[in-house]
Formats: sequence, C-alpha cells, structure tokens
Amino acid sequence: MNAEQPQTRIQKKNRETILEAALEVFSSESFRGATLDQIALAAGLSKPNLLYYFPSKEAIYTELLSTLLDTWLDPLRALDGSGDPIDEIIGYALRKLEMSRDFPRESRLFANEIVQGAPRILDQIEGPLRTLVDQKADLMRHWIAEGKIAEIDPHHLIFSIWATTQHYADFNVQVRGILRPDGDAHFDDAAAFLTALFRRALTPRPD
Amino acid sequence: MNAEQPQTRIQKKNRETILEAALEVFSSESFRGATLDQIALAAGLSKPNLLYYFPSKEAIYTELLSTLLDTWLDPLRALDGSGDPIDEIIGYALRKLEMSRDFPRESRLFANEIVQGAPRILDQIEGPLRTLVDQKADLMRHWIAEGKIAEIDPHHLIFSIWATTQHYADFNVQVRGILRPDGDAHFDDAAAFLTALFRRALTPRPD
Amino acid sequence: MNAEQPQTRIQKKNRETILEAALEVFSSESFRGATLDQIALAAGLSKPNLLYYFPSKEAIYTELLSTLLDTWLDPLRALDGSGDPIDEIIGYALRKLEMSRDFPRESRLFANEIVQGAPRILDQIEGPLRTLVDQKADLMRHWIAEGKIAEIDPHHLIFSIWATTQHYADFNVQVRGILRPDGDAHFDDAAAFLTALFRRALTPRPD
Amino acid sequence: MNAEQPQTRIQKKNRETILEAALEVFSSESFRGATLDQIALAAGLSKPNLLYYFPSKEAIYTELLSTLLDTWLDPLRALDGSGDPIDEIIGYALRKLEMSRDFPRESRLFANEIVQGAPRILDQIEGPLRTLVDQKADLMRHWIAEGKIAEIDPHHLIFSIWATTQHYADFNVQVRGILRPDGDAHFDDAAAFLTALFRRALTPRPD
DNA sequence: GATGAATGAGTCTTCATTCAT
DNA sequence: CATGAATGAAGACTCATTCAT
Repeated sequence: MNAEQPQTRIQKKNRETILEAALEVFSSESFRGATLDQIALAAGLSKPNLLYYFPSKEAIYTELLSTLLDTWLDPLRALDGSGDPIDEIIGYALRKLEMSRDFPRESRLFANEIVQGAPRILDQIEGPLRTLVDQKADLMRHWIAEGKIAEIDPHHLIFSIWATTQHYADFNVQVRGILRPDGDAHFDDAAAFLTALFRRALTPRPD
Repeated sequence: MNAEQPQTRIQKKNRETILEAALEVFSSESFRGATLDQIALAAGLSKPNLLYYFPSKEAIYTELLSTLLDTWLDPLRALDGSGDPIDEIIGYALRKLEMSRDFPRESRLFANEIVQGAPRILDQIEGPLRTLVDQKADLMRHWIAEGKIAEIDPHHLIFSIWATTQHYADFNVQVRGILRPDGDAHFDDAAAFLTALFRRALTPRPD
Repeated sequence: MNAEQPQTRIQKKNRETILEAALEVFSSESFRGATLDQIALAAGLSKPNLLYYFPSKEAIYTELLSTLLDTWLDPLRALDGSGDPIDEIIGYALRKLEMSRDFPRESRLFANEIVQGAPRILDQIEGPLRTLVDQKADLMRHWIAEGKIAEIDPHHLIFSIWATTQHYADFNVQVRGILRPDGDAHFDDAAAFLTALFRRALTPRPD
Repeated sequence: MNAEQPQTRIQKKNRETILEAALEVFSSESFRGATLDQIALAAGLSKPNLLYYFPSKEAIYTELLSTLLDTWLDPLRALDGSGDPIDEIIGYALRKLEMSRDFPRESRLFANEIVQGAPRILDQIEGPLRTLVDQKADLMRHWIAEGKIAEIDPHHLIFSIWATTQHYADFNVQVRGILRPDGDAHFDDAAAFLTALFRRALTPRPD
C-alpha cells in the first residue's frame, strides 16, 4: 500500500520519525486540526523536510492510517476455533483492552477518522473489514449452533467488544476525569468487569 | 449558562438557527475543521451576522456544548430507585440507544470533543458529571448490597452502557459499512442485544 | 463567460481595477511568473482582497483572457465585402497596427499565452477563432475568383497581417532597441511600409 | 562567451545535455515558469548535479541564450551583395522559415524572452544586433539607390521577414489550431506565400 | 563527479474577525 | 439588524540553492 522504492537508512529513520510524530498529532487533533508545523516540531524536522519524505499532509495521514489499520485488526484475525469459544472471545476483548491501554493514540486516530465520517478509510471498512467481521460472525454462529455459547447476535457482540474496550482509549480523559485513577490502575478493574460481562453474556443457560 | 440580556423574538430565533447549523457542522467536522462559512451557509445567514449574535466561533461552540450537555445527561439523572433496579438500568441503556438513533449529531459532537482531549468541557466532566456518576454508582452499590443486582463495578457498568449505545451514533459509518442495514432497522437488533447483555450481567446468581 | 450576479458599484470598480492591474502584470510576466503580490500592489489592494473578488489567480487570468479575446477579434469580424477589397484588407492591417500601438499589453498577453502553448485558450483557437478565420478566408477566395485581388493564400495572408502588425507590440523592446525611435514615431513608417507591402501583394497583375 | 576552464569529455557532454534539456523546458515555460526539477528530469541528471555544471538556474538560461543568439543571427550575416538582391532577400526569408520549422524551440526561447521585455539580452539587442541590422539596412539602401529593389523601408522590411517567418514557430499552436495541417505540410504553402509576398514587394516598378 | 538530505524564502490560499454603512 | 468589504495571521506547498558525503 506504500513505499516501493528502496530506502536508505536515513530515509527509513526519518519516515518513521515523521509517522510517529504524525500519530501523536493526528490522534489528538483531527486531520484538519493538525498542522504540518506541529508535526515538524514533534518530529524535530523542518516543515519542507517533511514534504521531502511525503508528498503532502494528506499522504502522511493516509500512510499512517493504512499502515496501522492492518496491525489494528490482527487481534480479530487471531480469533479462531482453536480454543474454548468463550475463552477465545473474552481473550479477544482483553487483548483489545490492552491495546487501548498501550496504544491509545492509534485508537483515537481511528476514532477521529470514523466519527467524522471515515472520509479516507470508508473503502477499507466496507471491504476488508466487513469481510473479516462477517467471517468471525459466521464462526460464532457455528459455536451457537453447537451450543458452545449463548444465542446472541454476533455482529452486535463484536460491536460491543469494540465499543467497551476502545472506550478506555478514545474517551480516556472522561474516564480519568470521573475515576481519577492512579496511572493505569483502572485497567485491571475494567478487565475484571469486561471478563464478567462477557462471560455471563456468553455462557449458555439451561431454560 | 449564558445570554443574560433580554432577547427579541427574532434574536431568539436566529440564535437557535445558528446553534442548529453549528451542531450540524461541528458534529461532522471537528472544531478546527468547521468554518464559519459552513455554519453561515447552513444557517442561511451572513458570516458577520453570525458574529453579531455570538462573539466568536469559539463562543458558538462552547454555547452549543454547554446547552446540550445539560439535556444530554437527563437520562442518567432520571435513573433512580423508584423501579426495579434491573429494569431501571436496562431502561437507561435503551433510552441512550434511542438518543444515538434520534440525536446522533449531539453524540458525535461530544465524541469529537472528548476524543480530542475535551479541551473545552474538561471542567464539566471533572465537576458535575463526575458528581452525578458517583451518585448513581452509589445507588447501584446499594442495589448490590441489597442483592437486587449482581456484584459488578458500577462505574465500569456505566462506561459500558455509554460505550455500547453511543457506538451506534459515533461509529455510525462503520456500523453501516459492516451491516449495510435498511434504514435504522439494526437499532432493534441492537436493543435486543443490549437488553440481553445487560440483563445477564445484572441478574444475581446463586453461588 | 463570467460574473452573472448583480454587482455593486464597489465590486464593479474593484474588479476592473484588478483586471487592469492583472493585465499590466500578466502581459510582461507569464502566468507562472506573475505573482498575486505584484497584482495586488499594482491594484492598490491587499492580496486576500484580490481573492475576495476572484476565486484564484487562475480565475483572474482566464477572466482577463476571455474578456479581451472577444474585443481582440473585432477588427477581423469587421472585415467584410462592403468596400474595395484591397482597401478593406489594408484597413484591417492598419487597424491591427493601431492596436499594437495603443494596446500593446493585450497583444503581449496573448503572445505569452500562445508561445507557451495556449494551455488556457486552445479551445477558443480551435473553435471560434478557426471558424472566423475560415469565413474570412472564404470571403477572400471570392475576391480572388472575381479578380479583385491577386491570387494569394488567404490563410497565410491573415497570418502575415497578424505577424507583421503584432510584432510592433510583442517584440516592442527589440524594435525600439534597433530603431531607437522618438516615442511612437516609427509606427507611421510601419504603417507606410505595411500599406505598400500589402498593396503590392494584393494588386492583381496582368500576366 | 563562457567556460574558460579546460573540460573533460564527460563535462562537455553533460553541459550539452543540460543545455539541450534547458532549451526544451525554457522554450515552453518562461524563465520563471521553468523549474530545475523539470530540467534535471529532461536531462536525466540530479538537480544538484545541474548546479555542479552551472552555478545557477539563471546561468543555465543566459548561457543558453548567448550560445544560441550567435548562430541564430547567422542567416542575416550571410545576407550580402554577392547575388541577385531580390533572390538574396527572399533566400534569407526562406532560410528563416526553415529555421522556424526545424528549430522552433530556439525561436520560442527568444520570443518568450523578448515579449517579457528582454531583461537578459537587451544589451545584445541594442549592441551587436542593432549594428548588424543597420549594416544590412545600409546594404539594402544601396540596392534601392541602384534601382535593384523597390523603394521600401529596409528596417521594417527586416522586421516583416522576422515576424512572418518566426510566426510559424512562435505561434505554432495557433497556426495548427486554424489550419489543422498534416505534419509540416503547411510550411510549403507558407514558403510559396512568402516568396510571392516579398517578390512583389521588392520588384521595382516603373511609374 | 555525483547525489541524498535539508532549508529559507517565497507563493497561493483560507479563515476568523473587523470595519463601515 | 444586516451585510458587503477588507485584512492579518496562518497554513500547505514549491523551489532554487546549499551541505555533507
């Protein structure tokens, strides 16, 4: 999806520096709100030098999005039929929660993009992401049919996992404003809560 | 919270027109991304006329935020001890879900603001909102003590309700990109899903 | 081809001021070479104010071209069968020469544009201009058939009139560098020369 | 006119490559419009390498102009008293016409420069060129005195030859837009036309 | 000789805000 | 009340030129 040409060491390093700085800036300001000056400052490079490595502000942003999107979906891809279904799903939720703790900027980058209508990754959503989600929903439907998990709408289950976990990254300031936690301490409580929430939701009941 | 002077009918109407237009624009573009031109166009007024009613772009935005925040929290305020605890909580979730369906712009306005660090409503969050949430958490802790709902962290429960319901407004394009729903049809499924999710989570179990 | 909206007096005046300044600048610097700063300075307006009246530098330039092109071709349109053919053609040449003397900037504006490949008026050339020229060439062919002017290629005759007359505007500095004329004195010599040149070329001979 | 240092073969070749590329670019974009990137691309060299061979963009341009100006005037220098005066002059015109066909970029390079006020070759025009033209005008005046050509203003005759012949290079797109010729076919018609035009203009008449 | 890297000085354009009427 | 006119400040992007290797 990018950068075919061979790169020198300096190029590689500077491109990474720029993308790191861009992540910092774009995740807290939206695309329109971010300025090249901010990114240049964060990267410790001059503004024209930024544009020596990337053709435009837009190019930096889309490169960032497409680079991250791929790894962003890895946890969902890893969800498969190899283990206990309930453990698998809860494990997925906990992995997502860890990502909200460890990579909140990435989460907010996508949140910003999607809240504003996903003008630059709608294709990715309607294509690859949709396909992936449908696949995993099918897998869950199998589990339901086999009686291994409760009967529950798989798509909305996935949405609820995304929503509840990413909330701790995207609405970070709100969570902190209310809980006033000590560092990341509240993430353990969140993990316990989500584990309980989804275990109860997924455990089949005799009726 | 504002506008102390007496207002003529025209003034009142125009202020409302402007705020409605501002909601439209600010909710899909962030504060920095929105322009007075867009708002003026949406309001059908001239740009200087906007600034006759509000001192600045910032003033329009903050007025909008504070006006809406109040009504935005009404459903939570309405949560009280008068009914069956589980029904109360699920009712709250469903009311929030309705708001995501009927007032998605308001939801996205706050989402944008908070994702970007809530630079203009942090005070509201750390003050009134925090107090309100703590109150309701106390209420829930009572219910838990009385054995009326399962033992579950009240704060994270509230977060999970916010997250799962607002998701349908804030991440609207993603939900639609994946489900390709017919109009708002998927909201019924979401309601059923969330009802089940929270009922199971809240129903006390014998151990 | 432009400006449909009603204009206030100030708008009209300022648009004209800008176009006049733009003519001054674009005729001596090419499109790329001209800057909005130069035009703004020449117009006595601020740079953003220029862009209040015209959406872009390009818009100023194309408005100028299309406004002028029309009147620029008037002399050729006026060439008709009403008078003595030879007098008509020589009259046309002399009128063009006058225009080179009185409106050299307009001539150079088109010269610049065409020398650089006419990127913005090629359509006008291949459409309306071509049609007009073909019409007048037909008229001349009639005159030839009637024995009223010598047998000569009408298209190349028109080219030679354009070339010899516009030369005094477009290559003005060269002409002046060589002749070192007193003011516009050399235009009379040019008129006499061209009159003789074309009279001899057009007068039918007995063979 | 430049380059005093001894040059290696590579240097010579590269300088020529650069000048050839510069001719290509400068003749269709004006000085300001052309970029070193375009020239570097056309030359197949890196931008800094260009500036290894020439001190600046300006230096490339002026070198090009002065190198070409010399050979550009050769046809006029060749005009002398050795043959039949009318044939000499017509021959000169036809040679100029050939140059417009075979070296249109050189013609447009000078056209661009002169239309824009000849900021870089005014000295050449007012010095050597003026002297040369005056010389040839004297020669023609001799011919007129001897009754060998018609009484006609020599300077304006020279201008008209330049104008009519260079027109086919400088206004190439216009000529082609109107005639829609097959390749260079129209140059033969132009040659015939100009031969007739100048023969009639120059042939002495009995009155 | 050659080139990747870097930048200061522009250049067009946008936009919130002010002014005058 | 309302708006046409105007602008300072900022922002994205360009480009000739320099530097270091």
